[in-house]
Amino acid sequence: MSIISEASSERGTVTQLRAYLAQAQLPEDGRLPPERDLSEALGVSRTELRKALGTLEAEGQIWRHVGKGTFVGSRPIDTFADLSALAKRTNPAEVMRARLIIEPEIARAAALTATPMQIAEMRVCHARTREAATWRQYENWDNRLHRTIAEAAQNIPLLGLFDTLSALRRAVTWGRLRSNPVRPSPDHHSFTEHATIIDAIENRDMNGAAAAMRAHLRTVERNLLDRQAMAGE
Amino acid sequence: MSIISEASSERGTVTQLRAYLAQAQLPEDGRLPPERDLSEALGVSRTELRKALGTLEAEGQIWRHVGKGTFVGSRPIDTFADLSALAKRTNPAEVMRARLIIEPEIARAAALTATPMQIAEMRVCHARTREAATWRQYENWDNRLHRTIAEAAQNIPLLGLFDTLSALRRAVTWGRLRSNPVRPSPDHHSFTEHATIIDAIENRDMNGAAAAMRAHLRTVERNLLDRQAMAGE
DNA sequence: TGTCCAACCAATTCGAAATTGGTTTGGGAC
DNA sequence: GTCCCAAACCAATTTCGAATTGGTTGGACA
Repeated sequence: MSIISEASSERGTVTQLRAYLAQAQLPEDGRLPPERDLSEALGVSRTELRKALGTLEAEGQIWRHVGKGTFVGSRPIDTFADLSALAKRTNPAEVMRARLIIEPEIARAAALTATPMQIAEMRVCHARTREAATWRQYENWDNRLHRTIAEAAQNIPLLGLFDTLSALRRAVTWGRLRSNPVRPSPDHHSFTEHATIIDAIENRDMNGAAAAMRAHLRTVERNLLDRQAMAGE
Repeated sequence: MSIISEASSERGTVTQLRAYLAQAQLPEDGRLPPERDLSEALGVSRTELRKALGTLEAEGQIWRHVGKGTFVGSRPIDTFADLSALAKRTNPAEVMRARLIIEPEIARAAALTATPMQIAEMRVCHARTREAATWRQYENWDNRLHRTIAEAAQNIPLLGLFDTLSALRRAVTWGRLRSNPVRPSPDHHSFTEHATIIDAIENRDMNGAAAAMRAHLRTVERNLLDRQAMAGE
């Protein structure tokens, strides 16, 4: 082999590439030039460059993706921030569990920060659920109540997470199996439970608000599971 | 006025439009034809059609948006499920507060459900943060550790919320003001705090895990605020 | 056998053009 | 003047084709 081919052997290209990475001023996102340009800049063939890049990728120094480019650092994990991707991989029970983890803490925060106006709005929503003539109306005001509580936490990111969870709840093909009665019965469990939550928030009782929300969601969860069990018969 | 101009008065156009809506077969998303087409189809001027549309919009029958079109139904509430919309309206401090509310509960759940493999992965991430040669690498492994904990909660929706929050954290342009040292100091507060969290999870100590995570995020928060204060001088 | 080069493939991004609701302007009709 | 219409213009949004990019294949060549 000639000296030139020696210098352009794979090991040589890898070290050359490392030197380049150490010296080069990469953009903020750590993207490096396309293979076609880089191979020319380093004076090696694309084939050889790709072998070297493969080595560095195996080492975890860089990561690549078709159409995107080659980047330094480790490959970003595929995030579940996308709603539709999320909905495909979960189910109502899991969503319910997530609500049980998140919403009590939201209620706790709301107890500290809710404004009198927001508390009044909660009362209005609560009253509307009592007056609801159909389940659809009931659910509408129920959602609104829960969202008002989330708003009362006075934290935009938290409200965003709540909305994401709500959207997910709707997206999950959740067998619209609503029991027969055309309207919520007057002694529906939610009525007193909602009242307890709002009372706790009004009294600035953080632990009470969290506990009341947890208790409420537990009965909602139980109803959900019961309905599923019935549907399974 | 002639009969024709009578028929094309605003009230007449509104009824004509209602009739159209009742009869027309709209696509799934409830979008109706562009104003230019619709005015021609109904045989009225665009000016008049727009007045009628304005009336229906005021009634809440339809909603419109530039570039999108006109749709039947009520305007979708501005849900904060969209990341970019979220990022514009918040700030690092709020995101930090949201983390303080969410992540301790995630750690609590993880203490119950984490698999030995996941705990091992946490240890690996923790070790990597110690070895990190640059802040970039450190943050990479730090993020990975926190996400592994979120994965350990075994709840897809919850993991989705965590990812949303992470994305938000990156999106919020927070003045990349990283203190001078080129690499994390060996006695960086996070090291012992991370270890405490992982230990609690391994011991299935739910309260301990939540408390440790809360303590950790509090110091992160304090550092963040200090850095901002310094930058403000 | 291995390397290089060129062409091709598919995922992704980019950008110009088209679309669309909202607004302004000028010309008539009354 | 007052009102309406048509046309043009504006800005937000969507659309779609072209360009880019990592990955792959096939032929030339040594």
